[in-house]
Amino acid sequence: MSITIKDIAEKAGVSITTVSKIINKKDDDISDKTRNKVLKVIDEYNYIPSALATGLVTKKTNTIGLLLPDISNAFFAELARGVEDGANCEGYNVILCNTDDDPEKENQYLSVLKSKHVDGIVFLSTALSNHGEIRELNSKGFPVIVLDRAFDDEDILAVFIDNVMGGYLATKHLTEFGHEAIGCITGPLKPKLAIQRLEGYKKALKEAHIDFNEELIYEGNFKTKSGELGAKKLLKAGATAIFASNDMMAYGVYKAVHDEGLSIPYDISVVGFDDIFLSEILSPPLTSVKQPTYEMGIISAAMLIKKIKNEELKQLRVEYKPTLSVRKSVAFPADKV
Amino acid sequence: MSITIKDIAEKAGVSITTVSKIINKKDDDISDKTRNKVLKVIDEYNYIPSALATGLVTKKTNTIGLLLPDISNAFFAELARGVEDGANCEGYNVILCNTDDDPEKENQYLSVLKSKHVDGIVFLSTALSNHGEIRELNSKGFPVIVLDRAFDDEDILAVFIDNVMGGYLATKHLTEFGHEAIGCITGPLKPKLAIQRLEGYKKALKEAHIDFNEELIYEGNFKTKSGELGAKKLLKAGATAIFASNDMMAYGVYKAVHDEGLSIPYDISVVGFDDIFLSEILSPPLTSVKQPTYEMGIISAAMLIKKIKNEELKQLRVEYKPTLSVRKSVAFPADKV
DNA sequence: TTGTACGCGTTATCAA
DNA sequence: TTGATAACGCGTACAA
Repeated sequence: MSITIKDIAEKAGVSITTVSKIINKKDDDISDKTRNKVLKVIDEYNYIPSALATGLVTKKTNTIGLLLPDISNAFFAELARGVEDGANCEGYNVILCNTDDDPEKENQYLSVLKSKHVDGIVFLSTALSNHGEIRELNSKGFPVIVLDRAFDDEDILAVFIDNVMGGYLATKHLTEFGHEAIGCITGPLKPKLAIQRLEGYKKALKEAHIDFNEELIYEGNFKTKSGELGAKKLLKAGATAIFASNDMMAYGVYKAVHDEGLSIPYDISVVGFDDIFLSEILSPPLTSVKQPTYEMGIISAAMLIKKIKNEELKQLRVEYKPTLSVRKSVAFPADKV
Repeated sequence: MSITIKDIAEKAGVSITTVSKIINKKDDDISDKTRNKVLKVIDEYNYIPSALATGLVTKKTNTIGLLLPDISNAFFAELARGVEDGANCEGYNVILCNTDDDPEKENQYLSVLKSKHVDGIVFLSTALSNHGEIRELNSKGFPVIVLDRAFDDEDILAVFIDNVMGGYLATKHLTEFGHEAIGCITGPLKPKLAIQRLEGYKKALKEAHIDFNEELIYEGNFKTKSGELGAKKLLKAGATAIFASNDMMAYGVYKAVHDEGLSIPYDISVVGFDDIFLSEILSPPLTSVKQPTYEMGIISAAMLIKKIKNEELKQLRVEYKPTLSVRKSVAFPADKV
């Protein structure tokens, strides 16, 4: 059916070797005449080498796997875009896998990715479990990079941000405005990520000589609904400001505050985390901790590919520093105006 | 390095053929004893067949390509999630390709997808060009499905919504509230999609015996900024309500209205299109035309795979009907209260 | 400068 | 009930 290297060789009246060399630019020793002849035939018949056959012999597929919880989450989508761009620019393709943070799905995907001989894997998950597989792959020398979280293992490639600093920046912004009753809606407190953001929160409080108050903490799950629930509780607890550990939950805070007939930022100040592009569109625009999301995607693909190609890596783990995108969701507390 | 079918055969003391048959469940003629023996060895050595080698002989890769403009766009991400879920549940993987609507990138991706022998392609684009490649693939019998738009070609698989109806629903909702000066911010009026939504708008006006007024039309580009610009113009033109052809532009309308110190819905009513999750969180929550985005993704993967497997397709083109998510952004016009 | 021949890891045909 | 063996399409020593 489809045209093969053999066909091209025949049509051009040369050997398979010659065609192969020309395709792979290993044609120093081929005469211009032959090369042109072959190139012309290739073009004429619109010949594209089979990556399957090539992969079988070279052990390279120029394909990487991308495991993430859910591409319909704006934050992961942004990361994914970075990964794909980074991969594409090095000539790699990306197989997308939505795991829903389910260890079983992760293992299934890992298995098919192995069978398809991907050259490497970018792994994102918010859950704790299943690090075993990743560790095992890595220890076998299989290229793996963990994105958006730091494994304890120092020998596993990783790209992540300083979450403590993020929580600190958000909370400090609030204390600087004079807030003292600052609520915090955290993510699930098992994985480190949420714990670290909470740590940053505590650090900022301490610096401002504000006592930590358990009543002002609400453990959410990074989803909008839990932000809404958290806000209701924290409002009752007397919070004048809320730090939500991600923007999705901050949206929930907006909803709850509006439902209560209150106003942001005059009745209550809000800071988010992630700085999704939508946050700018809200009214008032949400002040949020910004991660260089897209860039982190790009860099992780680039690092992974370096590892694949056995090129030297300056560092195995790169930590980004978050910044604060200051907008209009924070004001002085009502009682101080 | 990695373990092959040959190794398994040796360890189990049987032939390669036997192992292959067992793996592929074509083992009616294999004794239970041998089967168990082989299965045990496979398990013990954690053997996973190489999809490359298999693909080379079966001509099937169980992989499909997904071409879309930009995964970081929430709407495409939702579609992509559907496509991946639909594919995964049939045992297929998805190669993600961000084209930015650039015909050149589209062609590059198409080319590598061919070389990697994907079994089929899901194609999304908002631009006009480059249908040629898709048509050619389709005419060659290669499985292709177009998502989120209808090609004129009736023989190309397609999944899309009734955009005329969407525009109609949005506008009718506004006329029913008594609005007469209804502005419309359209998308780029070259591709059909935006034209059809505008058609729906016109249809609803006609039904309500309202004359079409060119002054109340603004051609946007589906981005927030153009919604803002459009709103400013339409406000000046005396509109009491605005239909924005997508939610991103509706967000721009919100911004412009707030900047003018006006209120939604009391001073001006707004209806959007797409019903992105964020629209519910805005204040007031945005009334918007809803497409079954995720479902469309699933169904398109399912259809594509049916085509790949040469199974019968009930219909080549499936058109979904949009619905209206009624929320709080529409009220009676101020002069009628 | 070019060609022969083998191997990559499978499936499938046919024979035993 | 099982096993040899020829493909599949390509890269690459090695030979010419």
